[in-house]
Amino acid sequence: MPTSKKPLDRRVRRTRRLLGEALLELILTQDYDSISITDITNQADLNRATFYLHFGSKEELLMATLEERFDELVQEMEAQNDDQPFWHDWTSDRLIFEHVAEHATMYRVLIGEGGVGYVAHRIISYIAEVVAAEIRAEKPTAVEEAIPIDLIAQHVAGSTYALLCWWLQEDMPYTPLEMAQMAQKMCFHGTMWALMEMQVINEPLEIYLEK
Amino acid sequence: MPTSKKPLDRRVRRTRRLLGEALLELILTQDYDSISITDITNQADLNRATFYLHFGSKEELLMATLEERFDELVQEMEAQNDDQPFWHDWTSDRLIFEHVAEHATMYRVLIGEGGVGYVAHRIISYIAEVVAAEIRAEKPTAVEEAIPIDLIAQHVAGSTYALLCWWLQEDMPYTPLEMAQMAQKMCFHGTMWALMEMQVINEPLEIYLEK
DNA sequence: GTTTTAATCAACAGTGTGTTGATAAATAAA
DNA sequence: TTTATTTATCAACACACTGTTGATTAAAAC
Repeated sequence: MPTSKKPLDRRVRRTRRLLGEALLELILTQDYDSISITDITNQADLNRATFYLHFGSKEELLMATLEERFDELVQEMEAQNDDQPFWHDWTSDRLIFEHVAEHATMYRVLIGEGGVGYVAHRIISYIAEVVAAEIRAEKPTAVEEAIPIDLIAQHVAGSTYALLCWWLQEDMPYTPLEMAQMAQKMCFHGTMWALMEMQVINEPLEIYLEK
Repeated sequence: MPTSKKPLDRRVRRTRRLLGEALLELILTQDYDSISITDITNQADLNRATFYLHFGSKEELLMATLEERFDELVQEMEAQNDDQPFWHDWTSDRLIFEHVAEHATMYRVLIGEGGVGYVAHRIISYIAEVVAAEIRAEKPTAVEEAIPIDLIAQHVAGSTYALLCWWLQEDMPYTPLEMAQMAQKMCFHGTMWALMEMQVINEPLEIYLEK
């Protein structure tokens, strides 16, 4: 959800912009972990104390900066008045992937070793490996998948991870079983389709039974 | 994929176990960010230099420790010989959610402010907010969803995030449009089902058209 | 019982931290 | 334009953590 703010003091805007730019520039040249507040303020040509007037940590600055970029992206997405029904419309997704491709170097750093997204990425990849192995073990071999199994596994793993985080943050409002059922339902009917091509959606579910 | 290792020197096993336990204990009592190597080795009653004989950073230790837990979980999952067809079977998912519930305090820290998973979590939540808004705007209001929209949004956001990471790591082997189409396909047929209840899967897709 | 490997200890120089109070400069409000 | 408010600067501070060193002791493997 795009953040809407009141106009701030011009110096504040300038300083925050400079800090954000400095961080993104540094990210391209050195390990994220190794970047210090001192580095950032040096790069931005600002006093180190100034940093603490605006942000409490590197991560806070990074989040604020990323969210600005995201907001721009969302505006682009909203500008697209797609007359297509939304389930035939991949414009939004395409814009996201294009955006990431545009800033690939930066995003790659974020999920790389020492990056802020590294641990989450590793966890998701771990889940994905398990899922991929499961699919390969249980899938009827004759079926040719429309989407590579590794991608399907990432899809499932990402979904699972996000649901887990949501569940934790919301203080576990459902039982594990309920969550498992909902996760399973949401994922399955997507991945099954991906495995078997679209037409089967018109057939009863039981056709999947014969392996 | 569970990691299988050769038997190590007993001292090595003991040290790594102690370090892992120390980190997990500390995580429950203080901000992850604020935990230093010194803290960890103090808690584990080991010399600080010993840490560096095994791990290069806090994150490395954390990942190794988490993966051990995951491996245990996967073993549990494999032990379940489920005769159910896997698309009616939520045992694996349930085990995951139960595992997280069991260690909720720790996992909550990991995705909280200052935690290693914080930024990824925030990014996913940002995407989820956009998705939720989109669904609410475009969904036929008469339809009563089988799964809360917020959960559906998390599902889609997590999937998108994971696919983005995979795509980056694999050096973008598909075009943005191809990725968007696959992401869209995998997600849509899951979330649509979630919105409309299962029986519609037997109907042609076009019934979704009339809003 | 011998050899190999691991943990300990103290010490090191270096770097980054977060905060301080006073000062100067830029901006907003009148 | 003038006045009042807010922001950035600077230097300095005490402190904690880092990552690595070489020599020593202890434990485990063979």
